[in-house]
Amino acid sequence: MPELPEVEVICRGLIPQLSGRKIINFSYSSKKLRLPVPIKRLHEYIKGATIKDVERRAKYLLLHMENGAILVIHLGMTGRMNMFPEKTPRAKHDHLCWQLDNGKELRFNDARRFGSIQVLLDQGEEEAFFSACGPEPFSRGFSAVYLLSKATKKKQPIKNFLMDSRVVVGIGNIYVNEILFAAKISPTTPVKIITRDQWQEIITVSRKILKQAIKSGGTTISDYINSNGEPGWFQLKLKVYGRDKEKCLTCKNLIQKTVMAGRATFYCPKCQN
DNA sequence: AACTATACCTGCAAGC
DNA sequence: TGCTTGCAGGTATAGT
Repeated sequence: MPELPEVEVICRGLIPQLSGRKIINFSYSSKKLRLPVPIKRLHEYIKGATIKDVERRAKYLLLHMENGAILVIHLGMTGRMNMFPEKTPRAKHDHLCWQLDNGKELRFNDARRFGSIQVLLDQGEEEAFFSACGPEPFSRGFSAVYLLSKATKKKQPIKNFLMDSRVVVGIGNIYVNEILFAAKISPTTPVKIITRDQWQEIITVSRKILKQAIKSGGTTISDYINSNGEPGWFQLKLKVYGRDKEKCLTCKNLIQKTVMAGRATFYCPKCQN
C-alpha cells in the first residue's frame, strides 16, 4: 500500500496525537508478521516509555522515545496506523495495540501481514539499520551526480533502479510509473544510457509528484487510509498507473501495461521514448 | 556480480 | 450462487 507520500501523511497525522504520550501497555495478536515481533524489547524499552516525536524515514514510521529507544514500523502493503478509544472493540487484523495514557490506543492493523515492527535501542542501531538505504528524495544527496555514479555500467531498467531502496528510498510501484511518465522516459531504459540532464529531470519530477501526492493525502487504490481513517485523493491525478488501454492524456495513444520485475508497469510508448 | 523470480499473506473482483 | 484464478501499494532471499 504505502509509498513515501502515504507514510508521510500518516506520520503527520500521528504527530499531534502521539507526541508527549506515555505508552502504558501493549498487546500482540501473536500472528506472524514479515519479521519476528520483538516482544522482549517492546516490554523492556517501549512499554512505560514516553513518545518524544514521530518521524518518517524511507517507508518507515519512527516513534522516538524519550529513553532513546525507537519503535520502527513498516506498513508493508496493507498496514494501517489508527487511534481508537481503548474501549472500541479490536478489529480483525489488529496485530499490535499500544495503550496510551489518555484512554486511547494506537493500533497497527495489517491484513496481509507484510508489515513489520522493530525496536532500535540507540543511535548506533539506528545508523546500522538505515546504513544500506539510499538518500531521501527530498534530500540534497538525491542528485544527478549521485544517480549518474550509481548507474554507471548498469544495464538495469530505470524502473527497477528507482524502486531499489539502496538507490533512493520511498519510491514504490505507483509513483515510479508516474515519475517516468512525467520525465518522458521509458521504464525499460537501461540506466547506463540516462544522461545527466535526464537524471536531473527525474529528480525534479519525483519531488514534484511526491509533494503533490502528499498534498492530496496520498493515493487510495483499494484500502489505504491515513491515521484519521480518511482515504487519499491522488488516484484522481494519476496519469498512467492503472490506466491500461486508456488514452494517454498527452498524445491520445494507448497506455500500455507490461510486467517488470514482477510488478505491473504502465507507460505511454509514444511519450516515453 | 548483476539482475530477476519467488515467497510471504489476505481480500477482492472477474470469469466460468 | 459458488468456485477458481489472478492480482494488489513491499521487500528479503533464493536462484540464474
